[in-house]
Amino acid sequence: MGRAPCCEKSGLKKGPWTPEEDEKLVAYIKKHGQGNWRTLPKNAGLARCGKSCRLRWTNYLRPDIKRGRFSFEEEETIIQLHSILGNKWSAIAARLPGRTDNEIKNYWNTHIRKRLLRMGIDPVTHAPRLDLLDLSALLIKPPAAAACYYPTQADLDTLRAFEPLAGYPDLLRLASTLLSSPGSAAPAIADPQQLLPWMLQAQMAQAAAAMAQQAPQQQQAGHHHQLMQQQAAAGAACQQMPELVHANTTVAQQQQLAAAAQHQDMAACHGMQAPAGYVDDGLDMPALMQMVQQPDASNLQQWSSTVTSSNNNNVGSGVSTPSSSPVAGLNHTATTYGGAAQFSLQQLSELLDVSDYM
DNA sequence: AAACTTCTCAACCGCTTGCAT
DNA sequence: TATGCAAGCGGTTGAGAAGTT
Repeated sequence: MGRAPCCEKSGLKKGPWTPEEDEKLVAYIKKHGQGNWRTLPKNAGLARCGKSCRLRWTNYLRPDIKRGRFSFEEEETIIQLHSILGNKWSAIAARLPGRTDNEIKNYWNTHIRKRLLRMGIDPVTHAPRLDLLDLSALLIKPPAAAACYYPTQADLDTLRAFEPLAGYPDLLRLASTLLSSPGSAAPAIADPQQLLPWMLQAQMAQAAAAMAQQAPQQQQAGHHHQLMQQQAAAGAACQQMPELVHANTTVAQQQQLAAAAQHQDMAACHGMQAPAGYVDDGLDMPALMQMVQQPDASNLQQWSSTVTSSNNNNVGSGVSTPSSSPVAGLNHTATTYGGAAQFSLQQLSELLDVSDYM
């Protein structure tokens, strides 16, 4: 059968448009409207394919197109929408009056993407990348900066503390997320033995703080997304590691906790208040800390296997693939909430492939 | 000033989607 | 339901501009 070509291959002009062609196209559309793009070029006296005319009109000649540099607000909006929608440029453009999908896509690829990478943020997942930023910043300084950079003792201590995570990229990512989250200062950890307790404490504290912040007002999309990821991560740790819940907690309470975590997550998706008592009733921080007072290799492995559990979802890690299916991405965000923070090892390895971004 | 590299963005290509028949 | 077509979408390309050596 074969698909019919969008236009005859012969006799049609390609390449940059001339002012005369622009004039003809604008004049025709002003008079007759857009109508049928296939017949438009012939009627307008243009030796172009209809597709080319449509593109020229929608991306350049349309009177409502905003020209000039993107404002800070527009840039913020793009980043936030991209964190939710992925590479759905037309959907993003629909929320930015006067901007075309092509323009936004170009701006993303030439400006925003590069800047996020420089900031150590993965432009696909919008998650911080400790593997690229913090560690490499300590170890691989660019030549220009190398001469004047001397890692402090604190830098080296912190680096040494993270060494046990080297074999657990998922935990490295979690640490990265925790480190780079607002209000989460880099730990003054000199002893690797303190690392796991710190991570758990930071994770739980952030989950609690995020819940407290779930005010009725709308959250900014990006921030919202980040909170959701943190909460999912914490919720997963609670649900998948029952031994981390206080020994006195009954099965019913644990179920309630799991349900509360689910509701909390869904509530976060809709900007609603969380059910009260989720943290206080379910978790006992001293007990949690007691459970991880011996952060040896088996402990790390256990926790690692928790976050790399069989489920393929990955919100908790901040490792999502919105570009593959933004709609699914949104649903996926909601559904993962009730479940767990799961990492796909394959995605992690892709994420850790620095060469993609160099 | 010339050569080279990097950046920008308009335009194209090919695939998907939605609608009419 | 199957098919064909138009429109829409996202990834990619390449020419020209701008910057650097």
